[in-house]
Amino acid sequence: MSPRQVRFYEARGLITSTRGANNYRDYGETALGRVQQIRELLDAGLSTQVIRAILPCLESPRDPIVFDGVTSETVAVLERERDRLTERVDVLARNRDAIGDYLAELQRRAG
Amino acid sequence: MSPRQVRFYEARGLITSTRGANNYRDYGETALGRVQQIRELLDAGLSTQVIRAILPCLESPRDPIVFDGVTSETVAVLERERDRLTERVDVLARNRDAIGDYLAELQRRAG
DNA sequence: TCAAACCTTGACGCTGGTGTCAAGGTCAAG
DNA sequence: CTTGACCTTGACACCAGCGTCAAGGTTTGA
Repeated sequence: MSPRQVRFYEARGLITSTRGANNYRDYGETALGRVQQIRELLDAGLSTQVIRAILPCLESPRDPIVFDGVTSETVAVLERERDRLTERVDVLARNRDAIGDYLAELQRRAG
Repeated sequence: MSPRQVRFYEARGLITSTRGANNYRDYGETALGRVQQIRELLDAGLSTQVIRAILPCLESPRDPIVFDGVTSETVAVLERERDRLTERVDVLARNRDAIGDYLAELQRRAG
């Protein structure tokens, strides 16, 4: 985890930090897991915009759930992203299965 | 489907074309579906490199299966990509479910 | 025949996510 | 106090996937 990445995520609003008198960044205890989760989602092909949108859903203890500023538009965005994720999952699973079938066919013929 | 995209895919070796005396490109009948499949995979977050690697598995009639030039390394690459796809599917499905849970919780509290 | 509408290649630019390097501030160890 | 190892911001460069625009060739239609 290069500092470059972390500062980039911070600039995109995915993580936050406090500053001491140093002007040094101080990342909270939860930041490490956050960054790992962000990396996972980026590797899975999501953009920082989408990750930013869905991050509130991914808090470890969802109690207390963020309730303020949840407009009907927020809900609509989340539903849209959830559906997009479902589409992605379907496409990827389907193509993964195609690879599996192909490999099985190869193995059958190589008998 | 802008010509720019299609030529880009061609440059990446995802599709092929023949040339007439014109020097105009001539895409076969199967090219349209190919491009749509490529778009689907790109939208799902795969790179052209990966798509190129797994394309042979995605031919509509997998009979006759491409058998020449299938080395053990080819098989290894495909198995690796299949596993990577499985990881992606898991990550995306898990996070999609988290969004679903969040939305359900919101709805429960909004009663 | 001549203009409009296609095609060709090539160059340039943009956005996203990162690496790297420069010029400075800060801190801990010797 | 000085040196080296950290931090800061900012600039520059890179690759991927794509839009766009320029300069030229080809085809079509009036």
